Amino acid sequence: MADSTLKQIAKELSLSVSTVSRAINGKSVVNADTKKRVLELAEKYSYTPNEVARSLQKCSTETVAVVLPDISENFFGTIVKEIDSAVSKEGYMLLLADTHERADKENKYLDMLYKRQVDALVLATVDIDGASSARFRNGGKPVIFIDNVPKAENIDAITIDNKKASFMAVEYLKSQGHKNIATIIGSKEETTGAERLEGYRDALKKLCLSENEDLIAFGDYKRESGYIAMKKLLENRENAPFSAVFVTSEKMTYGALDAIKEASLSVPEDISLIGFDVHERYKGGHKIASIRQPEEEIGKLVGKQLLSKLKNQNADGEHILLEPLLYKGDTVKAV
Amino acid sequence: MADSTLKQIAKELSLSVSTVSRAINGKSVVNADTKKRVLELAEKYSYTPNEVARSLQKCSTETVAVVLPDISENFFGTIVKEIDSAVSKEGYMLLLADTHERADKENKYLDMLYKRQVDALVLATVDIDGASSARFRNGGKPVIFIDNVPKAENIDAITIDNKKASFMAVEYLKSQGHKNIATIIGSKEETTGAERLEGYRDALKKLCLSENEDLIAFGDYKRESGYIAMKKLLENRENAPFSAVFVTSEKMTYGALDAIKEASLSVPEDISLIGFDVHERYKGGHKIASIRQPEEEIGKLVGKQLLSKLKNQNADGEHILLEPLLYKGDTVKAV
DNA sequence: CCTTTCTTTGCAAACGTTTGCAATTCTTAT
DNA sequence: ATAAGAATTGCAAACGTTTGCAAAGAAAGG
Repeated sequence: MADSTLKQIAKELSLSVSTVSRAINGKSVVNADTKKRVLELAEKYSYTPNEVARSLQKCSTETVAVVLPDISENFFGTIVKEIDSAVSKEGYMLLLADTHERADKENKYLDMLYKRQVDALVLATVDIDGASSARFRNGGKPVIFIDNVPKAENIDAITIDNKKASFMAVEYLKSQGHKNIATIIGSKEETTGAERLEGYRDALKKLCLSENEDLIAFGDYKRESGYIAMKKLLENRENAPFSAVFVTSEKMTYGALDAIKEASLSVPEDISLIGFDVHERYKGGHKIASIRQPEEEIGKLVGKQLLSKLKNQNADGEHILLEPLLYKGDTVKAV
Repeated sequence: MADSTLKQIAKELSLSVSTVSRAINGKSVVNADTKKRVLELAEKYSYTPNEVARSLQKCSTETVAVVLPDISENFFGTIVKEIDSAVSKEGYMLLLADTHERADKENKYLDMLYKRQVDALVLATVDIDGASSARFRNGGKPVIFIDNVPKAENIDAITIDNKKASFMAVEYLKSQGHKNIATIIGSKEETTGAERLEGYRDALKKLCLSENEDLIAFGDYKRESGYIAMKKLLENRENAPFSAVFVTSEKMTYGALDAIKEASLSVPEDISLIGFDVHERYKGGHKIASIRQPEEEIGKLVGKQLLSKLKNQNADGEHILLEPLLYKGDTVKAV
C-alpha cells in the first residue's frame, strides 16, 4: 500500500515502466484502455510520484530558496507569505533559512541550498560584495535580492528607494517645524544602511537643515543597538541638541523608545520620533510614525519575477525601486 | 568549473566513481595518497555533492516540512525561527508552506510535501480528524502538531494548556472585579478553539460567575471576524451586559479593538479587554493585556523533539502541555 | 616460496524517474 | 493481399549518488 512505485504498478499489469510513466504523466499518447488500467491501479495503491527521483532526472527541484536575517519580523514574514502564495501556484515550494543576520550562517545555508539544487534564490543578504550568492548567479539560477543589494554586475533586486525613504522622513519632520534631526542608522557597511544615511544627508542639505555628525548614531538593526544608540544621542544632547529622531529599522525603533522612556522623557512631548517598518496593529493605541516598505507589494513582485525568470532565463539584471510609504502617527509633534 | 560530478573527477584521475565517493565521504578507508589527490581535484573543481541524488539513494532528504496557517504572524514566525535554528545544526532544512488557514490549501501542500519525501512534518493544522497528515504518520514519519491537535491515536503535539489559558484570563478578570465576562472564540470546530471555550466555561463555573450563552461570540481567527463578533456583542449589550471581554486570538483582538473604537467606547474605561498572543513591542505605549504562548519555548521543544524522533523512530505519541503566560497590560481596569 | 591476511580498488546494482529510439501491432488504403 | 502509415509499447540509458561484494595487490607469517 504505502509508497508504491512505477515499477510495482508495471509489474502487476505486465507493462513496462515507461508505459506506466507515460500513462500517469499524460504527456505522451497511451492506449485509452491501458491508461485506464494504470490509473485505476495507481489510485488503488495511492501511488505518489517520487519528486526526488524526478528532480534528479529533470535537473530541477521546483524549489525556491528564501534566505532572510529574521523570519520572525513581520516585514519578512509578509514577504515570505506572498512569495509562497505566488510560486506555489506553479508547483514550487519554499526552502527557508534564517541567518540571524550573520554572514557565517548565511554562507552555511547557501551551501546547503546549493547542494540541494534549488532552482532559484531570494536573498536578504548581509554580504556586501555578493560573493555568497555568486555560485547561484554564475550557475544561471535566478537570484533576487530584497533589502541589501550587493555591488556587482547584473543583479536582480526589488527594494524600496531607500534614499527617498530618508528624504520623506526628514521632509516630514521639517514640515512639522523640526530643525535639528538626529538619526540612527543600521549599518553603513551595507547598501541599505548606507543609502538611508546618504538620503538623510542629502535631505538635510536640500532642505537647508543643519548638519551635525554628532547627530548620527549607528546600530546593527537589533533592538538592543537602537537602545544603545539612542542613549548615546541623549547623553550628548547638550552638545548636539535635537528635537526629532529618525530611526531606520523596526527593532531599533523599539530600542530607541526604550531608551527614551528610561531617560524619563516622553514621545512626542520631549522628542519626536519617526521609525521604520513599524506596524500599528492596534488602531486605538499609540501610533508610531513610520516610514514603511510596501512588503506585500514587494513579496508579490518577487514572486512574479521569480516565475518569469524561472520560465525564461532571459534578461539582464534589473533593480526595481518601489516607493516607500509615510505613515504619520502620533509620535511626531509640531514645534 | 561549475557543477562537477564524481564521475568527472573519477575519470580525470582514472579512478572508479566509488573510490572517489569514498574518498570524499571519508566513511570507508581509502589510500591516503589517492584521497589527497581526489580532495585536491574536488577542491579545484569546487565539487558540490548533489543532495538530490544522495537523497534518492538514502531515502532521506534531510528536510523538515513546516505547514502553518499564517507565517506573517509573529507567533508562527518565532516558532519557525527556533525550529530552523535547532534542526539546521544537524543538517536539516525547512520546507515552508502557508495555508492561509484553508483546508484545501493544507491538503495541496501536504501532497506536494509528501511527494518531495520530507523526513518529518510540523503542522499547525486546520484539519480536525488528522486525515491530511495520516499518510505521513502511517509512513512512519515524525509529525508534530502545534496549535490544533487532531483527535486521533498516537499523536505527537506540543501546545499550551488551552483550558488553563482561558481559566487564567477569566480568573484575572474576576480578580479585578469583573462579573460579566464575554468571550470571542476562534472556532469551536477545532481543538484549540473548543478547549479555550471549554476552559472559559469551566472557569465561570468554578469561579461562580454568571454564565450566559449570549456572551459567547465566534469568529475564525481573522481580524475581520473579531471586529464582527465584537460588534455583535456590543449591539446586544443591553440584553447581555458585560464589563470585560476575553478575545482568544491576536488578530481577532485587534479586530475587537477596532469595533470598540468604532462604537466610540474606550478600553479600559468602558470595557476591559484581555487578548491572546498579543505582543507589546513598544514598552512606552498602550499595553494590551494578553494570554500568551511561550512561542520560543514551543519552537525549541519542537526542534528538539524532531531531532530525537528523526534519530530513533521510537516512542508513542506524546502531547506536551506548556504553561500559558499572563501579561497584565493596561487594558483591564478594576471595577 | 606458498599461504594467509589486510589494504585498496572496482564492478554493478540500486534508488525512482524520464525519454529518445526502436520494435511491435493494428489500421487502412491500394 | 500487401504495403504504408499510425498507434502503442518496450528497451535502455540517463540523472548522481551509495554500498555490498569481489577482485587484485601488497604485506606478512610460516
